[in-house]
Amino acid sequence: MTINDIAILAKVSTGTVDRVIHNRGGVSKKTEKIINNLIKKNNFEINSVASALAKTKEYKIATLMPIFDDDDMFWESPFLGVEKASSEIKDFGFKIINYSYSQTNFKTYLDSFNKLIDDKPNGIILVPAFNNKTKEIFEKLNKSKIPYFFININLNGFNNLSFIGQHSFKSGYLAGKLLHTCLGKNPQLLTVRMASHLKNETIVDRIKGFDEYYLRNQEESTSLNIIFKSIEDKGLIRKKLNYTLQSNPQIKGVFVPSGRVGLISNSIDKKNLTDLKVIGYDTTVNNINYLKKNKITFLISQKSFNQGYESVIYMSDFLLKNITPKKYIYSPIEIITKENLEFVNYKKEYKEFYYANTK
Amino acid sequence: MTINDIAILAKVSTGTVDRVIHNRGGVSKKTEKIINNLIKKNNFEINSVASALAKTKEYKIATLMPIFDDDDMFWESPFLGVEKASSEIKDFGFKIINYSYSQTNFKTYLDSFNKLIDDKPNGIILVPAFNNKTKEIFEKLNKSKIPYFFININLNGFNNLSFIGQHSFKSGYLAGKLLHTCLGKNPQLLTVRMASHLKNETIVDRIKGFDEYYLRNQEESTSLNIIFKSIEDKGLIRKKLNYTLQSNPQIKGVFVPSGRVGLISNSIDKKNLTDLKVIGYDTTVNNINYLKKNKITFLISQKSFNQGYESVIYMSDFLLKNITPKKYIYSPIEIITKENLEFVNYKKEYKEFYYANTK
DNA sequence: ATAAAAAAAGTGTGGGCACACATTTATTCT
DNA sequence: AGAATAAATGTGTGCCCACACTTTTTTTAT
Repeated sequence: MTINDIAILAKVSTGTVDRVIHNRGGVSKKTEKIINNLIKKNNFEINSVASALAKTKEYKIATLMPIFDDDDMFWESPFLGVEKASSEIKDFGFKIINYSYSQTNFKTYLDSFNKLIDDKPNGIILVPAFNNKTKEIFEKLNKSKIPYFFININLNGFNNLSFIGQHSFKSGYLAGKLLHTCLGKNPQLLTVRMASHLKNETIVDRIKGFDEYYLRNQEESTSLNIIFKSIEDKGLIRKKLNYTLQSNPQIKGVFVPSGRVGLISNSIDKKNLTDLKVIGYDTTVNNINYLKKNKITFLISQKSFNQGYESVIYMSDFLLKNITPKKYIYSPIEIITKENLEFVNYKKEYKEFYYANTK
Repeated sequence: MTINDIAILAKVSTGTVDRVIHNRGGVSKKTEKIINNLIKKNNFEINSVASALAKTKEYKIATLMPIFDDDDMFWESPFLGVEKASSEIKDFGFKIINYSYSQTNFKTYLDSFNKLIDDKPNGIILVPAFNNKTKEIFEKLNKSKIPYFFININLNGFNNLSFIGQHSFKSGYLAGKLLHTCLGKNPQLLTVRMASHLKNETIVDRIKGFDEYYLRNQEESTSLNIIFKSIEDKGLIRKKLNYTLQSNPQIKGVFVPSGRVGLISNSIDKKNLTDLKVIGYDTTVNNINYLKKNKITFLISQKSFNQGYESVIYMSDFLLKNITPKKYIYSPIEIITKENLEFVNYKKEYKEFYYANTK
């Protein structure tokens, strides 16, 4: 079944069928009905391949994400997801342009954003930052009516088409459940944070979820909190952690609501670590290392590769097929242990990606 | 960069470039080198869309999987994965033909297999069964040199191109770890099986993995085994289970190495279930139900939807782009709890699938 | 009733590649 | 050297659809 087949059946030209299919107008109601009926009856579907080839319009999708470097490779993963999607839809008339910024340097954010806008992309995918200042910047976007997604980090009060990322509250809730399941009744817990996390919405939500679990399910639980001002002074971290654990030997569970869990678990001396269940976030190289060494019990992962990949695919579907995505597209909350680590694709995806492109 | 661009640069016709790209032969070494260099230098890649459109050849991929019905919907999931992949690659010249069989009726297996062969497919994807009798049937396949994948269930000693499924041993090992983590030292365990599982390789491997974990990591552990002859007599199951648990109150962990975990956990009386950690397999409707009711602690899932989906994609890549997949493609070993259940896509995938097709 | 305007329908090219067929160039044989 | 053969290269059509442009038909105005 091709457009031509339908045209013949309807006794019209392919141009008319094309008009009906794409709602271009200029077709009498009578023939439109005839054609639509024939399409249904023969369950004709447009040949997406031929359609893509014939399309003249080019779509630009711009991404803006934090840079990654040796110190923090986290953002490589969504970037690789974007790249994979990019190579898949390239031949369908999409061009993906990537920009980056430093999460600690507002100027880089602003500059990249402005450059991005100059490109006049048809859609934007971004990891937002600098909540307070972001709003005014985004006025431009709202005026230009360019559709945009937030990925990984969500901000409220924006006109973003979708948020693609983890449900932070529920991932914290799960962390609470896991520790509870492992520690039994009346657990004594320690939560470790960085000062910079105090206004980080993602991390605040994780903690809320974690606390909520114990509020709802546990008659009694004792919880200590440590907040480190900076990650620089590793000696101080080690000292304080071990002192706390030694003076509170009843503590059996440690919750680190961020990707810094590797640093924390590695700062705990062996004798204090015995019998301790440690749970944290993200399958970074560092964390995986300590997971393998039994210094971390559970890692919670959010498939950030997929966040990058899916955001591009959803955007292309929106632009090309007019499929509006859900406002919230939640990533899996994966539980990673030493034993299932090798199967969770944290590496595989990279390989597949490179493979697909070198071939 | 198009084929034509390369042809102009190389001062040859597009036909010659085409020959080089597809190794059709009949090109002098000199010009071949020139063209290959130009391809590299300009990193030319074939336009997959135009290529697909121009291809005249049709590829047939046949699948053979167990049927699903109200009693056991497990096999719907990989089937839906196949369907999704099918709709995605349809326009690239692929036709997917699905056959099914009953796992308890050899004749249906044989009949479907023969019908399948008559179709002369270019590739086959199948869930094998009836190990002992399968070998001779497969002589046909080996002679015909049609490439085939095993999915979900693996048999050794065959010429299958790949196996796509879970590493059963390691999933059992993980189950051991999870119970150990929850129960602490010297756990008392109960393993519940069905007689029909005694020669089921998947389940045997899970148990091996489970036992191996305790052999390797645990100084002491006590383990009881129950094997039910049939799942028919629910009363007997209930009676025996509760009797065992009551007379062995030190048992704190129950391992069910199959998808029947819902049946088992539901057969345990409330008073015996308290403080019991129950772990089993597969996110079937039934199991999810009991997971939500806290009757199951952990479910281990194998993303069977993806097994179906990926098998078709891998096969199409093999046929079309000559990309040989790895011999073993392991599915994730996912840990599902009540808390992350809603994010693991066990439902979402269905919706997405239907959505994509009704649109 | 006729011209002008609007609506409806028809036509043709191009998009990049695959592949069969045609043509040119190089090699071998006598 | 010339014919026969083999090797190398060139040519053109079709795949199906999008979209701009053209033509025909219908409607409206005078």
